[in-house]
Amino acid sequence: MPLDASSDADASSRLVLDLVDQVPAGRATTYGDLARFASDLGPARVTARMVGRIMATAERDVPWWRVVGHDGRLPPGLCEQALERLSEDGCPLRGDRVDLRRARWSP
DNA sequence: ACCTTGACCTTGG
DNA sequence: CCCAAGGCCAAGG
Repeated sequence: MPLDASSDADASSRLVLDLVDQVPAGRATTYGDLARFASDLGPARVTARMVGRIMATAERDVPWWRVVGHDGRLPPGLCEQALERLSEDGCPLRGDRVDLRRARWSP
């Protein structure tokens, strides 16, 4: 059967969401890190922007608040929610951002 | 098919 | 750390 690019994109999306599921409470990872890992492990190249879009349009529930910007910044519009969840997790914070030097986690 | 948008990143100042 | 510029790439208009 012919090569189907959409199934690759689909597989990559599932992979990204699976990786997010693996982030432990109290830790956090970045869009860029997930993109690199998903690119290495999966069938297609994944960029940081795609990781964000995949979670924004995700059907199933994932701990999205444990994925932050490269400098620990939280997603605009959801920072209140994220901050609350992160506090419950006991994630190290510095002001309104995650302290990645202590919290950074990779698969 | 072109243009704009977006839960982004790196580099340079 | 902040800002600006350039790069990235799928989706929607």
